[in-house]
Formats: sequence, C-alpha cells, structure tokens
Amino acid sequence: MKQQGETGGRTRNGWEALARERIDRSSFVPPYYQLAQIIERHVRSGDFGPGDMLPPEAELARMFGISRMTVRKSIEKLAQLGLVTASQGRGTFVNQPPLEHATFSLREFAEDMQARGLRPSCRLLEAKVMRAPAEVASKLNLDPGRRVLFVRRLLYADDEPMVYDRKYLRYDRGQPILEAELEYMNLPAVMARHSDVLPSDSRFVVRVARCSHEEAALLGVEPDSPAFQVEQFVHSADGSLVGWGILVYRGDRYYFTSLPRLLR
Amino acid sequence: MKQQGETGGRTRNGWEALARERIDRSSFVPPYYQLAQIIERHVRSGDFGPGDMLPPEAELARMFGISRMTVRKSIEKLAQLGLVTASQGRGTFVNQPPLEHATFSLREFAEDMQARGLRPSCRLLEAKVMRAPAEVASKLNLDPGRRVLFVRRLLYADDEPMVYDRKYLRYDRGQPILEAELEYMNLPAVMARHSDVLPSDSRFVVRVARCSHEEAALLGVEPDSPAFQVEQFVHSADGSLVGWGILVYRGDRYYFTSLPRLLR
DNA sequence: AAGTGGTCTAGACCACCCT
DNA sequence: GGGTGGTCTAGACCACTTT
Repeated sequence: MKQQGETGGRTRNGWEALARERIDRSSFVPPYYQLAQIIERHVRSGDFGPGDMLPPEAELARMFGISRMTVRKSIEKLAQLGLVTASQGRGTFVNQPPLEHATFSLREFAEDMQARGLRPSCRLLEAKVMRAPAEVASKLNLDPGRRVLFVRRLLYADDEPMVYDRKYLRYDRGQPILEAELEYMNLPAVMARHSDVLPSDSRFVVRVARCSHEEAALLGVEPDSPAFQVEQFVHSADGSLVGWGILVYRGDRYYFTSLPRLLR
Repeated sequence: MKQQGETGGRTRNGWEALARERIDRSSFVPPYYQLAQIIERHVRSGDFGPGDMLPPEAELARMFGISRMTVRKSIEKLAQLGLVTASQGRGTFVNQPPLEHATFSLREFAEDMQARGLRPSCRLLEAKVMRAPAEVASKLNLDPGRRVLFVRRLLYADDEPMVYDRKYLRYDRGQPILEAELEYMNLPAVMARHSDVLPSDSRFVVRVARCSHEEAALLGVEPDSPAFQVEQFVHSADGSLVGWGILVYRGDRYYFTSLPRLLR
C-alpha cells in the first residue's frame, strides 16, 4: 500500500510536516476543529497528495495529545468536505481534489432572493379547487375527477417577476381556501389544512426549456426565451405523491452557484 | 417554550410513541442508526410536529439504554438530513419538512453518465498552448500575453454528443502536451504537470443560454436551442484562479435531479 | 440555578483488510 | 495476526439559554 509519494517534482512530507503542528489548548477553537484545519492545510498544500494515507487515528491522537474520538471528529469533517475518504481496515486516504464535482442548492424563494440581496414578494394569480386533469390524477394516484387544489403564483424579486409557480395539491377535506395562507404559501401548513396526508419530502428535476407564450408574458421575457424549468414532486412519508408542480425561473436573471466547500 | 402541540386535528404524542420503541441489540444495524431511523419515523409520521422539541439527549439515552454519545450520533444524522436542528442551551427541535429545499450535484462527466446508464466517451477537439486572451489573462491574474493551455473537448453519451467543454489552464512549465493525458483529462494531474500551482477547488455557475452556431453544430442541436451553460472556476489552495472554462450541456437531453435525502 | 447541547477523555470490543 | 477504521461506554466539564 502506497503511503507517501512524489509527483511533478513536488515533495510530499506529510508526516514530518504534520508532526511540527500543535493544538493550541488555550484557543477558543475546539481541538477537533483545529486538527481538521491543520490536516486540510497540509492536504491542500500538497504535503499529502492524492492517494496518500493519513497517519492512523491512533497515531494522530498520540501526535497531538488528544483522544481518538476527537481525532475521528476532525477526520469526519474532512470526509464531508470530500478531501479524504476513510476505509475500514485500510486507512484514511487523500482524494483527488474534486475539481469536477460540486453541489448546488435550490432554496425556498424568499430566502433565496434575500441571500442574493433582492427583495422577494409574491402575487397570487389563481387558487381554486378543480377536478384533477387526467395527467395530474394519475401522478397523484387519485381517482379521475377527484378534486385537487390548484395554485398559480408569480414570485417577484425587487418587483420584477422571477418565477412562475404552478402546483397541484391533494385536497381531501373541503376546507375553505384562505387567500392569506396561499400568499405566504407555507406548503406544509397548507397541506396540513387541506390534505389528509402529511407531506414529508420534495424531489425536483431541473431542465432548460423555452418559455411558452403564457410563461413569457407573465415573466416579462420574450416568448421562446430559455428558462429553468423546475418540476416538483411532493411526497408523503409513505412515499406516495401528494403534490406536483412546475416552476419556471427566468433564464436571463436566475442562475445557480455551487456551494462553497467549507469546514463547518 | 412549546414542546408539544396539536395541528389540523392530528395528535402529537411524540414522547409516548418514542417510549414504546426499542433498540434491537442483536441487529447488525448499529444502535445509533436504529435510533436515527426510529426518530425519523416518528417525525415524518407527525408524532413530532414542526417546532416540537425532541426529548433531551440524556433522556433519550436513558429511554433506550444507550450512552449519550450514541444518541448524539443519531441526532447528528437527522440534523444533516435537515429534519431537526440542535440548539445549544435550548434543545433539539423538529424543522418544517423541507418541501421547497433540495440539493443537486454536478459530477465528473463519465461518472455522471454511468450513473444515468449511458456510456461516456470523449473526443479531444483541440489542445494548444496560446497567448491568453485579454479576458482570460485578467481572470487568471496573468500578465497579458502569457501562455495558457487551451483545451476543447466534446463529451459523448452513448456516442451522442452531450457536453462541449472549453477550458483555459495555467501553463508555467513548458512541458510538452500529451494527447493521452487530455483524453482522460484528469484535471489535477494535468495541472500538476503543466502548472506551478496545485489546483484545490472548483466553483461553478449554472445558467441557461442559447447555443451559438458553433456549439449547436458540435452538439448536434438547432442553433439558438436552450442549453445549460456551466462556468467553471478552478482555484488553488491560496484562492487564486488557475483555470477557467465553459461547459455547454445539451438542454434537450440533460437534466439535474435533486439528491435524495437519505440516512447515511 | 437548572436544563440543555457541545466537547472531550480513556478506555473497550468489533469488523474488515492485508500479508 | 497485526493494523486499521467503526462503534460504544460512562463518565466529565463547559457554554449557552431560560427561569
């Protein structure tokens, strides 16, 4: 098993370099976090290269005068970052820098806009109880003709339309629809009032698509202009589908940014 | 502090329901994972509703006859799922079901295609050392006219073009370019050979855009058809930009799927 | 002051991998 | 068989929040 190597003229001196580091017991930063930072620095600087094995947990505990459980907490952070991979019975190994990997997040609209420094607002275009279209009934596993709650909203950023949101939700209880609850659209609360099943999880598919005339008119963009088309599937705890929707995000204003890989 | 409540006619009886559960010490599933599953079930079923406090860690340890460290490991998993949030000094609280939240991942192309059941392949269109265009030189913080490595590739899925990849990379060493290394395009290895700085991280921005004529011709789609345009920024450990690229993903074939929120 | 989560310890045994 | 990571224990002290 290769433990240390050399590439491209760069020397790797992981153990020696690590051995010179110390945990500052007087710091407010807890030891597990200090150790994670120390190892991260030595990995990113190349003292440990891709494929190299880190010193065993017991050895790190000895080197830094901390317990093994504390060492494990450090390494777990680094593993979450994708920097190293622990392998039972073998050791903990440095990964290739994940240059072709990244994660993105889709966030609740208002929160998302606030994070981007824009002021979110919302206009309820329509909310009605209707007989489920055949396509929707089959998706939601309802008898054809069963009633569903249909909601259309336009979501604004700094008073400009950004997202066109259409959703079909299970409607089992005959409760009257309150405009107020749909403006803010706390989806779990809405479904708790109108549906017999508790929503538990959403899955999404993001595609690109050309705006229809309707979508373009509402969003204030040219017909056929490209946009993010986000399909939403709301599931209950037992896995059945209890809501389905399409969100169209303006392609000329909206974008996704990969999440920073930080030590948390 | 509200600890238990009632909503929409559903009763919440978290503590009593939890108290009836047991850890199976003969199971191969470790206790921390069993407890995480137990709590997840009672949260998703509504025994604990949004805002409710879970029993304190010490109480859970007592209830299930396990140590507090083990309880903490269970709760940490649930916190990673976004199901609960622990708050020092206050307690651990159930979140709203994250119906409007999701995460996506951008993966290395071959890995991505394999996961989708497609056979990845690659064609190197061009690889050359060139004077950095002004725009690129300023991005990579190079003197104007410095040489950079420019690579154009077409990435195929089941022998159909899927992604058009163009990248500019730092080129400091004058090493000859080997076609083979660019076919597989292990980016860290390529940069280790040709650059003096170690790449450490990538950041991405995903936009929608219409294909240019060049892009459309290479991808085999109509000009102006919508596509995912992924901008890549490759950083070194010290934060400086050492690579920049644009990847165009076919809009008619490619899509992103949100990651399942699973207990790992 | 009491209750909560956050961190740490110094052990222990186990499952797994390699030789 | 020896070395590795995975899990667990039974405590301890601390930081923070609420009463």
